[in-house]
Amino acid sequence: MLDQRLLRDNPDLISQQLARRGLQVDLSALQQMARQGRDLEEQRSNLQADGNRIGKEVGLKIKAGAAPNGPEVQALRDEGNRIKQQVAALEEQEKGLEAQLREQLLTLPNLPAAEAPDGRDERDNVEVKRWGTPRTAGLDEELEEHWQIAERLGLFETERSVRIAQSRFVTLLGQGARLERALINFMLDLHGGKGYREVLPPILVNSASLTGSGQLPKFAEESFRCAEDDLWLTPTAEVPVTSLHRDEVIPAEQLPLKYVAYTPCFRREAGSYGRDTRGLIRLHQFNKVELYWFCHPDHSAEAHRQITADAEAVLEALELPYRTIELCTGDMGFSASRTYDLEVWLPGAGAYREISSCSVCGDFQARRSAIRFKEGKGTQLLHTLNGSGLAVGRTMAALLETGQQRDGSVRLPQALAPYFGSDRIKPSV
RNA sequence: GGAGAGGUGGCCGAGUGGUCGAAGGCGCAGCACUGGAAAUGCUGUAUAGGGGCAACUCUAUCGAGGGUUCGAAUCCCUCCCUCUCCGCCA
Repeated sequence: MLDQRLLRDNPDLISQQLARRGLQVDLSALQQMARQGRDLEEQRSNLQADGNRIGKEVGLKIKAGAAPNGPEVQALRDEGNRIKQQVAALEEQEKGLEAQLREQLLTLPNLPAAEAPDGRDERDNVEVKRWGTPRTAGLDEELEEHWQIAERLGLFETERSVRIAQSRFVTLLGQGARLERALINFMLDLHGGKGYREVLPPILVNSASLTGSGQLPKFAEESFRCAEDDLWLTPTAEVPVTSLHRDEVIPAEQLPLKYVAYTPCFRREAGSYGRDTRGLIRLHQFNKVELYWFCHPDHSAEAHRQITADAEAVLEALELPYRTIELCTGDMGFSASRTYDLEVWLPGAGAYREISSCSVCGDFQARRSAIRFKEGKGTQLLHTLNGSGLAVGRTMAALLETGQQRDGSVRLPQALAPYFGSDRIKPSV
């Protein structure tokens, strides 16, 4: 959420920055509301001060011997009642206005960082790094896509998953299930060794949590909801981890707080009919290991580089070629002020595919979630960052396509062998 | 799910209608004392919003929301949460 003071004092700055995201908004009405809200608050609190004074006077008079029902006290009572009515009326206006303003503000995305490259859509994203040598098909070979490999090796069931749930769900089996588990453990251990505290949060989250991290109110159609309970299936661990510290004040010396969370993630994928219908790329339920930082505003830029590097380290440890791109202002997510995407090379598909998104959100989520830190006297909002480290299903896809062998087996990176129990997936006999 | 108890500041804990944002203690910070420390003493020590260059000041907040009252931490209602016992359950 954006700062109300900024809205009151400098709405043009907000409009300018939102324009960089391709958003044309006229904030004059909102500014008006914010100012009116402040005026109402001033009137109301002055009246309340009057009321408080009268209340005290009554007490003093009675203590001094005035008759509790005498005319002197009665006059004060009448005055008190009159003020009470006025306050109630003002309060109602104020609340209505505030709710309306907040509702509007919650729909506005974060302002892009000054450093974020301007652009309209993904075509304007900027590649900042390439790592590894992408595998391409030799003259006499054909590279399979991961779902072909997985099907051949019996790693998952898609048809039967429809029976269990519906399309876009997958059931991992045998070595497939084992590989998924190995990857989760591998990633958790890798990050845990770098100072990330492991957290296994609830994956049903309430709407306050979704609002706090930015998924609500705008993206309600992207999440699954348990209608009877004000609970939703979390679309990313970013949601519960943000709310881990919602409404808290954290001592500055404890920052940064770094968490690594494994959770299943659930997304409706509305509007993506027909895309990535096969395999592990786009599912309603997938596993993800998420990195999350709560940090001091002065250090968030450096933290962003670090969290990205920590995500990249997973791909490097798994010997998966990738590139890092910086998203342009038009392609960034709602809560982000700056984002690096990691795209892994999928040899079978012959393309780079997003496997991690590392964003710094500035104080955007912190303001929505009221997460502050205390340094010296006052408190201020801290900064939050999140990054996938990594999407597990897509990692498996990349490993299958990258490690595929002519004999039909899949060779796995050495780093994974202790977790998987072998450095190779062989066709089951 | 049933029965009971309870939710007060960073923590413990007092406060059952009046000047209470809230005694006392602990903790923490500063100062004094000390060669240094401990002990001791003094002072300070919540959050949010508004106004003010500032000192400062106004309002709100004692789980949340509503009500009674001139006035509510204190009385009433609803909800949430925690604890104990019973039931159920992985």
